[in-house]
Amino acid sequence: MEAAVDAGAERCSIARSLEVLGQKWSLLIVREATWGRTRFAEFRARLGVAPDVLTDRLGRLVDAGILERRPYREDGEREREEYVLTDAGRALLPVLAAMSAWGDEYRPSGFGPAALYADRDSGTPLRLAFVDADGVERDTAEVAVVRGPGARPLA
Amino acid sequence: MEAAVDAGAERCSIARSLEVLGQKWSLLIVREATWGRTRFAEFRARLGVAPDVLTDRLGRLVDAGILERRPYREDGEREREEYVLTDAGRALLPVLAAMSAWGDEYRPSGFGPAALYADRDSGTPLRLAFVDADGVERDTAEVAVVRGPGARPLA
DNA sequence: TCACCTGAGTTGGATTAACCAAGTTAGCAT
DNA sequence: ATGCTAACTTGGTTAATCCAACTCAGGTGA
Repeated sequence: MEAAVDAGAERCSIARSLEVLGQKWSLLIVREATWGRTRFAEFRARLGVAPDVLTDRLGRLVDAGILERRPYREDGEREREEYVLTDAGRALLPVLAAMSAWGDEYRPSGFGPAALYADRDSGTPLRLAFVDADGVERDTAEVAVVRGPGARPLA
Repeated sequence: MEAAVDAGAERCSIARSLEVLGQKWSLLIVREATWGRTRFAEFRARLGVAPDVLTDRLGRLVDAGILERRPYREDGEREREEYVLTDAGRALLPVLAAMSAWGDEYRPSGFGPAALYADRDSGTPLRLAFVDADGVERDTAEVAVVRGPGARPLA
């Protein structure tokens, strides 16, 4: 799986996102990172991912600017590095929220949502929605996909 | 890549979504479907995906209720089947929009966005955002991830 | 000084998935 | 009956993932 796809990545921003996020484990690592996990062993234990694959994915996420290495030291231990989300990584929250909402709706578990999104300060529950330029919500069913400036000229 | 992951799929809705969307090509096939492509040969030509893999992915997307098979007939041809988005498939639009927005922001091409989202009737441009219960937009930077009812009890 | 501990990785070999070119199939047309 | 088309299969190669075992760096305690 070279990166994740060629598929018009030059022009398609979804394909470009998938180049870095589309490989197995990548998005789950980001999900774990949003839960505050930072260390190799934590990712490994939580996800059950093979260590060589984890090494590769963490490296790619760092290269893509989604995670960054930060030195840490537990007392009595030598200095090691952990992985923390960058701004670009935190900007993936809508991707995770969208996946989460879809999974809850169309592939429900018996448990209810494991993660919810809320205002950092007030705790008010938040959800993802399409909004217009004024920030007013629109129903997803009313949304159409249209060609943007970067679309390939019609043949 | 068995499905896409075990990684707590039972409780994590992101993992459950990735079971069906996390394999190579799956999300790109859905993207093509939102652009109105429906046929095996179209997906194949657009994406450059191997035919055996495409067969597998289309089958899984149908099984997951994201696409459905619909018979069609070109005149002078025999009846064949094409693949169209279901409601569950159209409900993936936020996932695509989120990926798209992130890719445009953090992995820009020289071309600008290939796809935009707009009100179906008025053509007003729309974007994805977090909103509160009243449909009022909140800045993504203010959003926190919190444990929901389906979260695993703390150890 | 030196054996020992910890956590982040490597390494080698087996399994599974993706790739590719070539072939198959069903039904309509000539 | 022969050819055509578009949706697939098949067989063999290449690449990615998995897994268990091992390395490595540096700090500890004896």
